[in-house]
Amino acid sequence: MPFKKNDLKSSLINAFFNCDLKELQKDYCSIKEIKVSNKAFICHQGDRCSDVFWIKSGNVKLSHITEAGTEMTITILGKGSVIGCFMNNSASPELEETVQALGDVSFYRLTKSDFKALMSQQTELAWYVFEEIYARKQKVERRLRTVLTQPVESRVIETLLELSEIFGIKCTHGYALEIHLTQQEVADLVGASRSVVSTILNDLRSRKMLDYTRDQICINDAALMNL
Amino acid sequence: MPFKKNDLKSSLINAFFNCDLKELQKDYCSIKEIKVSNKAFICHQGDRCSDVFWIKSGNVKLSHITEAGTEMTITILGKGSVIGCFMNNSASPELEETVQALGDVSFYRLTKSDFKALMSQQTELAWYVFEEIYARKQKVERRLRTVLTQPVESRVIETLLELSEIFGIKCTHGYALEIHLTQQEVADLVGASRSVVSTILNDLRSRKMLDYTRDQICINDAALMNL
DNA sequence: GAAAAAGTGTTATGTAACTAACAGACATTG
DNA sequence: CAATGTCTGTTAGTTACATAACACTTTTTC
Repeated sequence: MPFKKNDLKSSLINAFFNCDLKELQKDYCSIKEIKVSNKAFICHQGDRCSDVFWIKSGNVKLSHITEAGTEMTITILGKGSVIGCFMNNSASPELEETVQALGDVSFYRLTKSDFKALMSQQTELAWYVFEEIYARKQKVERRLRTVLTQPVESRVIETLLELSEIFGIKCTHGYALEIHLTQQEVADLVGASRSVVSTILNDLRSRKMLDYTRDQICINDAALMNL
Repeated sequence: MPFKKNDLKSSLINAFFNCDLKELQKDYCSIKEIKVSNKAFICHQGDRCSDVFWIKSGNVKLSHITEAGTEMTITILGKGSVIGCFMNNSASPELEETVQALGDVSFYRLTKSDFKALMSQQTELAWYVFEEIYARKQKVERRLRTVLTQPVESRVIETLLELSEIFGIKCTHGYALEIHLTQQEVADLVGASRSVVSTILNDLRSRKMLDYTRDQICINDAALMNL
């Protein structure tokens, strides 16, 4: 029976997303719900946009193209995540990353000032948002640490385990990832070259830590957990 | 005449730190001001502590010791920064990093619940805190990007320029850093080995991009800016 | 269903950066 | 002021990983 680990989420944010949008629009007129499907771009790096995007359902990929032209995936975000440019210092709010839908995504879009007003009126919700951003910060810091100290193999394993938290559905030997990923995409997530990731995946497969075909990865989480 | 770039700060946070502590204690009884001097530890990685630390003045260094025993510096924080463990999910709030004073530091310490109450009552302040955390998240992401794409030399330069924003005092050829840093400490900040940093610093010195003695670094920011 | 495109597996080669080591400069202690 | 400890500069050896390249398989396109 398929069961996703993160089906349990703060009931607070569920309550917010379940409340009537029309009611919200009375106080925050810019708010609207937008639905997009797989691979659609929600916003692009470099866009001058001060709106706030708030994921209601589904998952998105945050990525960044470096000057050298290489794409790097920063993270994958899901329900409750807030995306936007909140720096008030610079006059030009320029997005630092591209946001792309992974599967069907529904999100709220509203102006920064409406968002700010909402935050100041719904303080419990504001606290949720604060915790969410803080958790993301911690996650990036953890990632930075592993990039600086762990070899690619460990990072691949860590990445797969993280993916299983989001996309994993229980199967016979562990979790099957409910998302199609090419080796290049895995490499972008890990921050490594495709060829090395390919060899590592093969090696892990031969060691029965995981299995995969061109369209699905199935990981043996128990085996991967103990390195 | 010495002039620090970041003397200008949000007046909001100044107003908060200037208001009478006794008044604050009426509503948030756990809040207290603590003053420590150079190198004092404010908290340690692994501490089970759910209090919030809020820098009132001075700068602190956030660092983390990896399992391998190598210290890595995550970032340097200054006035207005909030430190604590905000994850509500895990029952055990364990700090992921060590916080150490760089020079004299004064900070507020309060319980998480008092902090939360304060945030919900002073929404403008809450927004400031939100922006501050978001900015930190963006900064870590930027750092992750440079670690994955830039060679050590660029990262050294970037780090020095960032340090000049915090500790730089204008001098004849650029900025003198008002902080004592050993090469090892610079290396920890950059995320590289000391020997490589040493050679790079020497090289930059010979190219007149900077100068240093054992107790001070003076950088030619104009020259460094254009790579 | 032939041709083009996309993805995978593997290897050969190059290199940036790490580790380790040591000598010299400077600083701190008894 | 020896003696010990800390910091710097440099080197030699090692290595993990990137790049590039290619053959092969699968998928998409027209």
